[in-house]
Amino acid sequence: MCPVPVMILPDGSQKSVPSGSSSRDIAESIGKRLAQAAIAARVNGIVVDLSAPLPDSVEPQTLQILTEQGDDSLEVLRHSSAHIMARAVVRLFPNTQLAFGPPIENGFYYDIDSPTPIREEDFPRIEEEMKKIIALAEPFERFERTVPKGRELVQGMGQDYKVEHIDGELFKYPLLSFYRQGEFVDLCRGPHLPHAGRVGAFKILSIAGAYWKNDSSRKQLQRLYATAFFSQKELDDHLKRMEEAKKRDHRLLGKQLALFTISQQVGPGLILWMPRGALVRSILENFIRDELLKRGYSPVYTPHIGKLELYRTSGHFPYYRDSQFPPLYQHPAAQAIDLLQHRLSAGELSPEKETEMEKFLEQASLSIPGYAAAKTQAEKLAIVDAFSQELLAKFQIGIPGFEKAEGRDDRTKLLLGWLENQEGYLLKPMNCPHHIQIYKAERRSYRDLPLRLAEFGTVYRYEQTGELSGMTRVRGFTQDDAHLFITPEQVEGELQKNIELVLFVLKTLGLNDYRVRLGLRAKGSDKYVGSDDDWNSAEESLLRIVKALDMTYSAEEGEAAFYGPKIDFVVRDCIGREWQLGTVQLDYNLPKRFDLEYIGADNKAHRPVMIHRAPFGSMERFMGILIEHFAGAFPFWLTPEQVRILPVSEKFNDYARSVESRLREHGLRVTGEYNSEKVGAKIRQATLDKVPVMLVVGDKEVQANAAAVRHRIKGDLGMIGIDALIGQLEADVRSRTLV
RNA sequence: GCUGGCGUAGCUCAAUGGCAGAGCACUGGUUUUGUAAACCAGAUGUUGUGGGUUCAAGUCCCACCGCUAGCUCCA
Repeated sequence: MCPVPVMILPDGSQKSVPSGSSSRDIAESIGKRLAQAAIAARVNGIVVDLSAPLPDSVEPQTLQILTEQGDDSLEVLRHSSAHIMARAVVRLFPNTQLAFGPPIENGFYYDIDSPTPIREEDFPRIEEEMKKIIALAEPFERFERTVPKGRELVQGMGQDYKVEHIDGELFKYPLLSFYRQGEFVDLCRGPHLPHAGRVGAFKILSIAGAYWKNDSSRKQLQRLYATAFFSQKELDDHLKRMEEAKKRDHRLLGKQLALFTISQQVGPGLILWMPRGALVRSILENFIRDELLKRGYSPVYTPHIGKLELYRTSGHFPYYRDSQFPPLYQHPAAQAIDLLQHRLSAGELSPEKETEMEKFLEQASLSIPGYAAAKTQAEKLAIVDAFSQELLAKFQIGIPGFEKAEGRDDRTKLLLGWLENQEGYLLKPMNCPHHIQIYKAERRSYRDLPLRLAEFGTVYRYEQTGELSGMTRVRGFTQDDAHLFITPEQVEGELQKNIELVLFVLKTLGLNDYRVRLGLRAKGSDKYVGSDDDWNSAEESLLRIVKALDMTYSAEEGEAAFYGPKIDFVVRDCIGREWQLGTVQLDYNLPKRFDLEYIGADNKAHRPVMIHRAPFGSMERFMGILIEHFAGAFPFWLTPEQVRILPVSEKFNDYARSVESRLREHGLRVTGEYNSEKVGAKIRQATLDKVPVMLVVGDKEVQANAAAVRHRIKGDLGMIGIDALIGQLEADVRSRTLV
């Protein structure tokens, strides 16, 4: 007997169909309406084309017909829409090369390399072309080819990126699949819609650059972003939601509510906290400071700069030097010599690194005569070598032994020796080296550990211009930082306590929409320091903890810091971008680099382990996310202005002022509105300023020594005596209520 | 850093290559007000910066600065 597909449907019923039948056949046998509504099918858990033949098997298999409801269908729709968009682009822009065109969270994109670049003005005519394609409702037809035949096909179509993709990746598979839609054929895994007519509504949203294979040394393509839905209404709703979300943008609200500003004069990526924003920050800082004291932390203070030598030891300089502000040297020639020495010590460079170096020299406004024109690496090194000697002579810098040095390598070492003796400082990119010096200031015993040093430490990093974004990506920021110096046995316990602290912070602020990322090392990569044993036990510890705390997490390889695995708490901003807030990291690297030790119970020296952690991450980024989370309307305990008093007329100003000072005496943040506007206007202004509690006072209130309370959201709450009101408000602050 | 878009009053935005404007905010006055906008008047500009084309530039061209979406990066 021939095996025939036996399918179990979601309702538990079974269907046997002739070999070679498709999901569509089953849908049709169930009902005409289902067959019409069908988008794709899920066979044995995998989404496939409706027309795909069902696998032969005597064993029962599962089948679900997918209709317009559900994310899987939406993904199929968007994938097909990407094909339709590419087809339209190829029609309008001849000789266009196609790269990848996948569905993404809220839509899809297609990476395109067109001889005539696509511009925003072109969107309408691309959309028109797409509409024509959709109106024809041609089917998506799947066919398969062997690798050589498939390669021949895409090569014949002049699709070089597809050829490269086959050669680099797809050759591992026995067959390549293609989809044909009218004249358009694309290499593609599928699955797809039955036909283009199923696309109900779509919109091209934006265009941006994106590197081929996500590699910044490869060609930059144009990425065309769009979205699609089964109905116009869903698309309209989606676009409206996007518009609404943009109103929460912290850059907008920060300006409107006078929380922070960025001045071109001060510099990009440098946040100026205005009084209202600074007030919120100070409340957050007090909140976390109190928690840290309860949890056995020791506050410390350290300076904003440190000697270069410190950061040479920690490895941050010169490793991260192009994402740091330039070093500050006393000697006028030292910065140039520093760059030359840096180049010399790098030796032979790969072409990418060489390009990077040229850009770096350019950025530093140091043009070395002949460098750019030199052809070979050896020539370049010789030019730098000669130039550094010339520079030393011109500045009359005498380095003992330099004249007699045998060759370039010796001179490079002597230059470094000279630099190391120069007075040079770095704006600190991290707080840990400073905290480590505090650890080292005393002889440590195992009895002292864990030593938990905490500081709101401001650090400076020279982020790329294209990365800067409001408060979320900046060049100067303050971490609610702490470094824990612990014994290896204490690792797990301290990690757990720190994760609990982060969870407590997030919960207190009502930030429930985050994901937990467990950053592990990438297998087989050499960019990590420390022994395999350390890594294994560290990764296992972190895994045990997230499981013990019953957290939903995603373990991601390659997301570890170079010195240890970490747990990050990641949230989204109003336009869907992810940002890392809190982080807990294990570090075996710095204790070694700085040769840290403690005396154990055995009276022998042991190496401590460090935990680097910041529950907020950076005050700037946290504030930005918090503004968006609350849409600028901070909860009562956190808001910069808790209460505004609104006298009905100027006749009641004196009483209003007396209420104001009584509330202020109780530590409430209160102001009064004493202009001659009508009370309606005062209420409107206070509401727009997102003041949670308004107190309207007039004749009745004066008589009763009371105030009429109006809540920003709940509206008029009626009259209440001043004493009772103060009691209630104080209770709200104590409980950190979120409403 | 790369690709695209943008830059006009404190804010939001107008202005065919032809006199730089409106609303809000601000200042002064009138009004003395009861739960989301009282009225009148006034002041407000190196149109991001620098150069160029033109009889004439906010507008066109070039460079730079900054903002912005995405990509790359993120100790």
